[in-house]
Amino acid sequence: MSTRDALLEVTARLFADHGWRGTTTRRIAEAAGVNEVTVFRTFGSKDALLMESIRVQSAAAMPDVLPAEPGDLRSELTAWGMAHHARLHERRSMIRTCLAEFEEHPELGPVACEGAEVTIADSIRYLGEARRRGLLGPEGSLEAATVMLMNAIFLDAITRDVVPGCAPVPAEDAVAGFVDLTLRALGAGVAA
Amino acid sequence: MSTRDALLEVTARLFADHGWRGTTTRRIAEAAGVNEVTVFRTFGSKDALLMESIRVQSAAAMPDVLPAEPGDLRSELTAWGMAHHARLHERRSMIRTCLAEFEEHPELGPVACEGAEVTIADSIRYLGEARRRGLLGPEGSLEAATVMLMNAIFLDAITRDVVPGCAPVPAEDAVAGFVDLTLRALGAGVAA
DNA sequence: CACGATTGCAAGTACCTGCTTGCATGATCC
DNA sequence: GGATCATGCAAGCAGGTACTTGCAATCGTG
Repeated sequence: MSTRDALLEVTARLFADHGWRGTTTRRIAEAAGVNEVTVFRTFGSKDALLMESIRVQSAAAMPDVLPAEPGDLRSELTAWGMAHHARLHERRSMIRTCLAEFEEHPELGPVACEGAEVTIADSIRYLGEARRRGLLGPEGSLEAATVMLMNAIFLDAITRDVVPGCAPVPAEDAVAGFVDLTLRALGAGVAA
Repeated sequence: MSTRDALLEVTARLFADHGWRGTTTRRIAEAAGVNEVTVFRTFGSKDALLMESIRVQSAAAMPDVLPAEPGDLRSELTAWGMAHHARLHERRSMIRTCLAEFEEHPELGPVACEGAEVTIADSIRYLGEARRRGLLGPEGSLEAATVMLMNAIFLDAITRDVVPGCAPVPAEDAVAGFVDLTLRALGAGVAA
């Protein structure tokens, strides 16, 4: 791996754990097994390295997509929710830090969450198709249901280790519960 | 206001905006209109001041409670959701910072979110009473519904200004939508 | 009035911060 | 084999960090 890639990788990890200020160029160099001067020769400044590191990290996360044609809603939504939850849980430190750091570095708002919109759109598309096929009842906002389900999964994934008392249920059960309620709200049982 | 209280107040604000490292004793003293030495004479150390400041700030937030006896579920839940959303939105900077800072200061995990559990319990109590009175259908987990609703409201409240693209709906509509889906999921319409 | 507590002020300590400079070393390429 | 390039190393800069010390001024209370 090139020096550049090594620096980007350790910087992302340090940033997730220690924030912008806590990620010092000395620590980055030491963690990458590289002289501190190399950091500045490669990226020019600490800020440039951090921005690039977060950008690369975010771009590498692939979105979770639902099947093109809805079949068994419960199993498909549950599998999708679990995968989404797992992906968010892996990146929870980075996400939490970005949320806080947004106060002082608003420029990383767009870069950090560009994937969410496409996932929301895909879920709405999926539920819309399901309704068209009669797998869902005619009532209940699909947009609100998508946002509510994704919000619930997102928050559980990034706060699970912080406040265990507030989420005593295992992650799988939590996701399954959210999916069950979403399907009930959209009249999945009634139509089937 | 005493010097001590002034320090606690500005420290909480600075912490919410700049994090633990970014909240320097110089800034605290300057913002409070006090000499820096007074900070150390009053609290001993920066860490002690920050912990006390966050503790006081969290303890001051009163929980939102639902009516003792459920009447009109939709209006009561919506009013409660709006109030809860507004309260979280006010404290969003502090909450986001605490979530990120938990990595380096795990000790503030319990102190920062002690209020959530009682609110969850109150909501479950309310929905249970509603079901007992036949205002809700017999199916659907009340615990999961409570957590899902609160998660959705919580995340919307603390990320609304960060990722406006992900939540283009006004807060009132978002909360109303979440409440509507929750009631649908628990069979409020059916039973009524 | 005197005493004690609170605070301000100036200075200083030891360490960390981002960043720079000058020079040596090794590999790579023509 | 010589030139170029990436990198390491040692040192240093100016400024910030938490925190301390000593001393003077203020103020309420006895």
